[in-house]
Amino acid sequence: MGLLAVKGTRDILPDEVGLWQKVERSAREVLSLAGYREIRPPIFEFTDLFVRGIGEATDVVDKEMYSFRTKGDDDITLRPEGTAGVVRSYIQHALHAQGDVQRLWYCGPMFRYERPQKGRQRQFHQIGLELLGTDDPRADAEAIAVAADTLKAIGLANLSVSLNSVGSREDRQAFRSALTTYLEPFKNDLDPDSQSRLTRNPLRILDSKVERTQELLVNAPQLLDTLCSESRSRFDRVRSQLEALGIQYAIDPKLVRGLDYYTHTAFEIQSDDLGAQNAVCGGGRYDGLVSELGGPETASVGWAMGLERLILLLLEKQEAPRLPVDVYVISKGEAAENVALAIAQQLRAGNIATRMDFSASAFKKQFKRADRSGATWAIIIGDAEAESGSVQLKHLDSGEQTTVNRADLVSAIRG
RNA sequence: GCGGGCGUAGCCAAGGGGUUAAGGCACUGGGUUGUGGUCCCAGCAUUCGUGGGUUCAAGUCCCAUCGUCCGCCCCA
Repeated sequence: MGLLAVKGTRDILPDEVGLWQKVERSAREVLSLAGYREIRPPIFEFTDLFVRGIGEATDVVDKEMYSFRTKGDDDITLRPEGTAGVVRSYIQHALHAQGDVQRLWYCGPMFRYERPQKGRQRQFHQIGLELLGTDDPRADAEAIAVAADTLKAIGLANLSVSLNSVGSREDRQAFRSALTTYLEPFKNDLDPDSQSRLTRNPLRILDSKVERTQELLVNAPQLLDTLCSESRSRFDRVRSQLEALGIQYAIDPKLVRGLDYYTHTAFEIQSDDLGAQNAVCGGGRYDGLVSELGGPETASVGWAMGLERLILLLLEKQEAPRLPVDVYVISKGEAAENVALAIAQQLRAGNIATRMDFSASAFKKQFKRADRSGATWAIIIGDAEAESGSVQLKHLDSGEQTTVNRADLVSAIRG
């Protein structure tokens, strides 16, 4: 095999594209019902945006970005996530001047140089939501509720919401040193990854999957316990809002996001049916990001969901829809073949989906293809019809067949 | 970046050293007149991801390489 799609990318073929459209349509409906408007930032940005936004010590920036230098000597990166670009756009166009709060959503491909596996590709697609300009705990709850509504509209159930608070920057600083102090004596018992994180990014040790490391963490200080009273009550208010909305969630004190910009609320929505990549949606609050990137202080919350993972779940449920073709045009003989396309166009102009058979093979063969096409009607044009100006209209389910004048075709099919 | 599994037609596959590479789906043609969904017949891999090696003999064994899948890491 010579030419193949690049590793970690794949084609979404016509048989599958209906599912994608359904997912996108459902999401768009839910989001606009909640007052969110679509924004379409570019697919690549200056590398610096992601380095400053996501954080230098994160894996995404450290080893997963598609970065390159252009002919004009600009350092460019294919976006590995959506929030940084939306925030850059928000600042550049002073969207904060258009009202106190901006409700935005986006959809499109993201790029990360990772080893592909189930639910993980190098080019993947996300739908994301950003609610900028408020630190009201109800905003956090709204974001989570809209995520849940979106997943529900798509037709997914059996998902679980995990919730945590990573506190303010100060809280995290305090927790970070408490955790480091606690773990320091056990340093040699930690797995190698966790050892190197001890100085670089100790919070990440919490969600290590190494058993021994998890044992050591049993008596470690808890992030939630070190929150200042203000962060604590903020978290409680988010929780009571969710409870008022009847949204089930589980507190996961070890849930830490891999992107540095998160503060306070962090959440994830998971499925048990996805193997190792079980998060279908993840997000949280990022109060410091806008100012970090040069904009005004802007408290914000947002999330993103991975479309490939949603599609995987829908495929398991075998919900692939198929678009019906209403009419299949069969013709044989030179004169008949010459009028067939004109009749197809006439039907399309009358808003009737129409396909035609170009094969000029035996009627029997053309009927077979008509049957397999899933069409409900067949139109048959032979020498006799070409001469008379009428056609045969056959209902493929009932087998009933009538002679119809060309001029009356559209109304005959409409019934 | 690390670990493991797997590559036989468009798809699902059998074959595990002995020479015409099963079978099924799909596709194409036919079963004499212009009618489908069933049925019957025929066709459809000079070759087993690729390159080397071992052997009288390799789809079958060995090495390399590429691809793919799953896991680690990380994330959606």
